[in-house]
Amino acid sequence: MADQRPTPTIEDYLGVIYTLERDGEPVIGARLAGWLEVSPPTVTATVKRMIRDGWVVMDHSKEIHLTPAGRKAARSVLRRHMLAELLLARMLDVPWSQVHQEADALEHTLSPDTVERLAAKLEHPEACPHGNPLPGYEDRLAGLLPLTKAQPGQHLVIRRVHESAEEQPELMAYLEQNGLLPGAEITILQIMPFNETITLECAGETVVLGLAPAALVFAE
Amino acid sequence: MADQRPTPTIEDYLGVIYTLERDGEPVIGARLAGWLEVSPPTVTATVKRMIRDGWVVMDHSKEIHLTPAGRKAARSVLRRHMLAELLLARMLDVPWSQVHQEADALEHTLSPDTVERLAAKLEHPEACPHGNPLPGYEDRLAGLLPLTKAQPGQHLVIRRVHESAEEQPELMAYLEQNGLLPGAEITILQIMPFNETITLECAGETVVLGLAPAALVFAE
DNA sequence: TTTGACAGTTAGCCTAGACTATGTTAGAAT
DNA sequence: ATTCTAACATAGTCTAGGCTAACTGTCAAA
Repeated sequence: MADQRPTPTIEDYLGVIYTLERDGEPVIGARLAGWLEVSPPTVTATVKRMIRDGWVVMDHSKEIHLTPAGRKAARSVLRRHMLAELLLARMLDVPWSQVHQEADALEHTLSPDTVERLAAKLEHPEACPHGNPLPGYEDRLAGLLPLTKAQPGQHLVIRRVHESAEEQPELMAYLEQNGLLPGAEITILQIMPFNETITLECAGETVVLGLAPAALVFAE
Repeated sequence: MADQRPTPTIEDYLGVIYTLERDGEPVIGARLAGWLEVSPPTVTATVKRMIRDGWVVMDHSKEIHLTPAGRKAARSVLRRHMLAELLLARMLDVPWSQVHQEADALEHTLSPDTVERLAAKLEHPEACPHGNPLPGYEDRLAGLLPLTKAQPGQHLVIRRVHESAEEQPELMAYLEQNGLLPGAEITILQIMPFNETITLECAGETVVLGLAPAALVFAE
């Protein structure tokens, strides 16, 4: 079955598995249940089908790993997702903070032919509107550090907002409203670990970020 | 349930029902089975769900009719389909003959917000790339006649290729190759009812069309 | 009037993808 | 050593959307 296109559900699972793996996080059923917002038994059943169809394997300690076919399919769906985001953002002016949700549906309905036309129209981009690299351009992540690792006084340029922030519409709207988008120039004003906040300056405005969200914003 | 968005399958059924009804053809299960390429029992079961959910009603003679909610949903999906076609054709340069197939998947995944942005970007079009009117612009069909009703010697402009031709990729490719697209100027050369063909001239080339396909091409 | 074609339904079966409720199991903390 | 927790599995149920095989009903033509 791994020679066919996976169903939309399986594509969703593959996408999450791929990004968890990329970030070095353990890929276990419980994480998938959390990210995909389904119950654990549903994950058990679906992963069973994925193993049957050759997308993933499960090791002795119940960790899930992509097969070559699974990795290929995952990269394909991630690429489609990001190209759909760029289509929405650049061609249809969908607000930066909403682009991710919209693309979640679109990613499953783009044909290979259309995807290539889209990539060409967009002049073969290397990153999505949030700065996350398209599959194959992961080296763009080198040299970026999360704001939680920054020092007060540092002058930085925002390059990336992590996928897991994209899932939080309110956070995304807050970032957009305060201009904290890729390309924005910022200055770190104050880091208060005891208070779990980071204060920074962006386009003349002072913005306060909690530590957890700040860990999802990368700059150089 | 008719206050919710229908499933993709139900949207497909609604779209077919709407166009059959628009063309004055009897809307019965057997037709749906044919157009949707599913078995008759599947149609029976699906239409039952559609009745349950308030999209359609069935009269004494087993004819299917849209409810107000069903008509609204059908117009919505048809509009999304045509706007998706225009997106593909105008923004991504997908070939005219392939645009319909691609849009079949896309139509289900466009959010209301994105649809409106798209319509605005396209400057509120009134017809799809094949000349079929968006819901609300059906009056554009007045004054058009199928090539089968034309007279030899007539000079005409093609305005519309019917939806049912769009389902036949080979026919579409043939039309595209011979320049028989909306806007094309043609001259009817010969009509041979006994041979079931129409011969016409388009851009200096002579083209022969069968009667059945010719009935799907409208001109004025 | 009977036959044949078309339409429709029923019965029975399947898969994907979801759920709840109820175990089980392994490791960490007490 | 026991207990608590996180993770996972099993059993049972549901819906949507498909299928085939077989039966029924209607109508028109022979």
